Amino acid sequence: MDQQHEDEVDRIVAAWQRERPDLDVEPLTVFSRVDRLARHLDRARRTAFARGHLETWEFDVLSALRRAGEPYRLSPGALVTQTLVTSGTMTNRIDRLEERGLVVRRRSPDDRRGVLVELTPDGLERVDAAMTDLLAVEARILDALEPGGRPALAALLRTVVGQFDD
Amino acid sequence: MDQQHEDEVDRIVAAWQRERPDLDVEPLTVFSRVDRLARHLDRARRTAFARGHLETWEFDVLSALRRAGEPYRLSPGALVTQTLVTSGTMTNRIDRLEERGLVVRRRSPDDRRGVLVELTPDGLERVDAAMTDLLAVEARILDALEPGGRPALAALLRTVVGQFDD
DNA sequence: GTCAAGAGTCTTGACGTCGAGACACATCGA
DNA sequence: TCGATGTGTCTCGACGTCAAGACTCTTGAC
Repeated sequence: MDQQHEDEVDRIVAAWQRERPDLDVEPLTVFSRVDRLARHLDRARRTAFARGHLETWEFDVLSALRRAGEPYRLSPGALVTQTLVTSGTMTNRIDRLEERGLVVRRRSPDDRRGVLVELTPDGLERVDAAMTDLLAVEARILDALEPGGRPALAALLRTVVGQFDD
Repeated sequence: MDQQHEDEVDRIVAAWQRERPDLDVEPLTVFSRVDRLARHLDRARRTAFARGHLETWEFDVLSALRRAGEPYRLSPGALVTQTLVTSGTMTNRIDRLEERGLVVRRRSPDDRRGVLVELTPDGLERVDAAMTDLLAVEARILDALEPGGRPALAALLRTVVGQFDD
């Protein structure tokens, strides 16, 4: 592992090491970076989506519908579990997406309590364009890795994330 | 890289692959996991801190003060840059931390516009306990990695995060 | 059939964050 | 000394999320 340049996390970890020499602070070298990376990604996404006039939360919902495949329909409950927000939040999101004409609510044919949320043609077009832009941005970020770095990183992350699947 | 078990991200990526065969969706294998990991970490932290009756945002601020070293004093502006929130948010946070007796505001001696936020003994005790708990939780999560996995993961993340330091 | 328990969706109020701008003071050049 | 510009902190209104609970309909046992 080359030493390139001291980054912000290195400084934070060094500070903790100095202040709490009784602790093993190595986990911070991983998790602080995960945190910061997630934050930066948020920003990158926001700017990527802004070109197509989409908000991050809109993409969250639309992309779940998009990757479900034709006819691009899911229940609010399914959207809740896929996007990891609460039901109240999802109701609010669907309301706003419906106002903007990106989805429509349909009554479920076989459960009268149920509702199905469906992508409109405009919603489909927007989410496809956003995904194209997003992948372009993300690919450029990963270009900093050496060959083999991408799958290695994915595999390591997968192992760690797997710890939470209980 | 062993194939262990298909995880949620694998399913998401496979779905995109099927729906958009024109795109290279490999970046998702990294960034989707970063996202999910960050979310899970949030939860893990919240429960770890709950034992010491601290909120995540409180720890954010208190830990910046703690690792600054004695006398555990920073300006609101410094706290803003370290915690990556806006100034309005920081004012609000300091207000609440002051009410709870975990920090105090002092006038800066050499800049009459300025303020210095200082950890109280109670704040110091709480943040130290929280850090101890947090590292225990994080270390256990990383135990899933093989030897050498931790530094490898940290190095890869560092390269990627470095892309944003502009 | 009927009733209890469960499932799916939506409503409500509280809360934390953001972004823009206000205000006080500092700094620097003329 | 004076004004212009920069810096540090705080105020305010809008917004999105959450948690808890209300409501409607379904399911299964009796």
